[in-house]
Amino acid sequence: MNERKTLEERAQMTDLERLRHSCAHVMATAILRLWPNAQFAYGPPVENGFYYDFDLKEHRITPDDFEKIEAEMRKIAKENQRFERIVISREEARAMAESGRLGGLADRPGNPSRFKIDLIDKIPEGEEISCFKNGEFIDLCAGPHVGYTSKCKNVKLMAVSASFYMGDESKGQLQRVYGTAFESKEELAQHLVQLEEAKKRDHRRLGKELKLFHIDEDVGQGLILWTPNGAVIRHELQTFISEELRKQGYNQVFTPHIGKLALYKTSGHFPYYKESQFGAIVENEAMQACADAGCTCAEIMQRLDALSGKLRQQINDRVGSEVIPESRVLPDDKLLDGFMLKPMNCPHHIKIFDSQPRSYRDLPVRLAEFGTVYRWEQSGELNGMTRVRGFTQDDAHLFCTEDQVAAEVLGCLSLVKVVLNTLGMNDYRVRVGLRDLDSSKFTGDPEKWDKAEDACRQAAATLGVPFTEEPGEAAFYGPKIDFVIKDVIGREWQLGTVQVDYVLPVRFDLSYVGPDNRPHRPVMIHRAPFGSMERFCGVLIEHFAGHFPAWLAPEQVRILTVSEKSEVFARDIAAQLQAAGIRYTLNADADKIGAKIRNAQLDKIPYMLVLGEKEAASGAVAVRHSKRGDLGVTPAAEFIANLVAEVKERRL
RNA sequence: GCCGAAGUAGCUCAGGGGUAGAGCAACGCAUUCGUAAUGCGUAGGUCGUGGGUUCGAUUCCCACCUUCGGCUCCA
Repeated sequence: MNERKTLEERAQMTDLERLRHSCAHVMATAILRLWPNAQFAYGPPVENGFYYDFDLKEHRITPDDFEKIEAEMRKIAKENQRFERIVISREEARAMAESGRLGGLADRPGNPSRFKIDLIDKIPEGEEISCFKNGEFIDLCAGPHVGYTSKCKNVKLMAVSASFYMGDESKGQLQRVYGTAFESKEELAQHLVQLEEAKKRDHRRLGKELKLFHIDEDVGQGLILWTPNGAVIRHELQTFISEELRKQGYNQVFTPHIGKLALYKTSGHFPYYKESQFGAIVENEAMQACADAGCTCAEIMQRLDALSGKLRQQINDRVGSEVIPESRVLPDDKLLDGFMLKPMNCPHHIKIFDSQPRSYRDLPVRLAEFGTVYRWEQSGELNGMTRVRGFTQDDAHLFCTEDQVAAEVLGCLSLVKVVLNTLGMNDYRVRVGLRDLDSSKFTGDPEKWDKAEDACRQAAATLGVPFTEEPGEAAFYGPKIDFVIKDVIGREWQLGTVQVDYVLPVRFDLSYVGPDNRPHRPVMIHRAPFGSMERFCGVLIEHFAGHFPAWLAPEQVRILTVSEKSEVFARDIAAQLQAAGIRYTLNADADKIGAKIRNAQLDKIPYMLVLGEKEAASGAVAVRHSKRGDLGVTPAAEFIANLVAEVKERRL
């Protein structure tokens, strides 16, 4: 990520990026005034601000230092230094860097600007080398910058963290200070308010407050426990998605959470993705036999990784090349088979497809499952519901003829569109991952690729949402379409993907009988349009900020009695809601009505029924909506009928 | 996995070498109230876990676990 941007890319910097880039220089100037030995490395603008990486041994920056640094930055802004572009020769640049002058305030003998030296060496021969000077600070920099430092006054430092030079751990660890900056004070203030908003919407916080899910250390990190409230939401979503799947001719299946290692050797997932899978599960007897034979741990691992000569031969024959080297083969009596927690559902679904002969008349076969998979994500990556180690994909695998690919991809996309529309998530984009023509990473017949890529491209175009084509982003076995959702705060989340696959049908030797009465190879489409229920719910929680529409809300109605005098009536209304299948609770506590309303509001219950003596007398309910406020008095039957319709239609 | 920060009551947080404190929540009593907080009272903690230093550790030191922010990664 720390690659030098090309000059062209730099020229495309927006005004805001240019400002933030200049702010990075101002921050470096300020930090150098405070700690003259700092060695600056790389300081670009980023999505929400900027950062600068630097090495500083004698002091570890903490948020307590921000005030001091910001004060110095404000001073520099006041000094209104001009940003001056200076073109120098490679030799001059090196000399300046050697003396510690680049990325420094003055010559620093014995303190050469080592990162800058490296950066100079990385600049291609013949390319112009430029510096930018503001006041006493000179930095190696291609620019561009704003004219004067006075522009850089609406700045705030946000965070400090560790980073590596060029992302390379071996180069030693640097300190990184993040900041943000805007043209105006108002925009900065607004950004900070937005960040506060984002914090309030954080699904981890709301998940706790609204009791939607729980992660327990004793169960394991990255493993979601869906508590009753969250389970209601997930169940409603799954019901909804299932209904849409039925409309589109999918068949639902169920498969177990584990499968034999050999299955994943056939698919090619094991041991290729071993790093991100849970370890093998081996039967006690087999383990004991290994122990009796005096196997070391390494030998056991080797026996697990290996496969039989027969399987190797089969797969190599099917693929038509030496995808599995001789070195992975062990004699059958040395092989150790075990089970794996499934990291994906496709092999199981493939086996269902392959469990009976298929005719072209049967195609496409669409097998859907809310399939739970397990992946060994790195511990530092885990995050609430959005990055976990066990999750349930809204998965399906479509087996079709080559001619059907385009229509099937289109079908997948229209499903996504229906669901996202229903949830009011209209701000999303589509990324079409194509192969990189220059790369050997992508296997298979170029003609098929062209056809599939074309199908994806055309399908994406019909969605009526922005899409980008990204060469090199395809899976190695086929092109794919990814959905990137933007939430209300503007953050992007990658959810599902649709992938066309020509490889697995080969590895599993899948076939169907064509009209010519001969076997043909089907094409597979993998699709998990929402990625996982976990991530999708996490995004959904933030999308709605916890204010779920009635059809999804764990508690749809809360009945609030004004006093004991209306309790009998309240119980009657409760019975009616129960009969109508509404999820409700009754709050007949001794609290005052204001307190009950406040609590229901905090619990983000969509509908509150305020029931006092007046309502009891007329058989009506006073309705309050958590977002729309007091809706006035309605006959109870009418309220219930409306709510039932609202839920049934999944209104927002 | 790497770097940094943090972990004290259900939640949000204060404190600090002499075995803990607030607000909210919970529970009890009183109050029966009309659209975002009624009052009083009670209970609740091996101060993340395990070691070490010490007469004594929640506080200091070490290791580990978990969380957060980044980095790297994401079939």
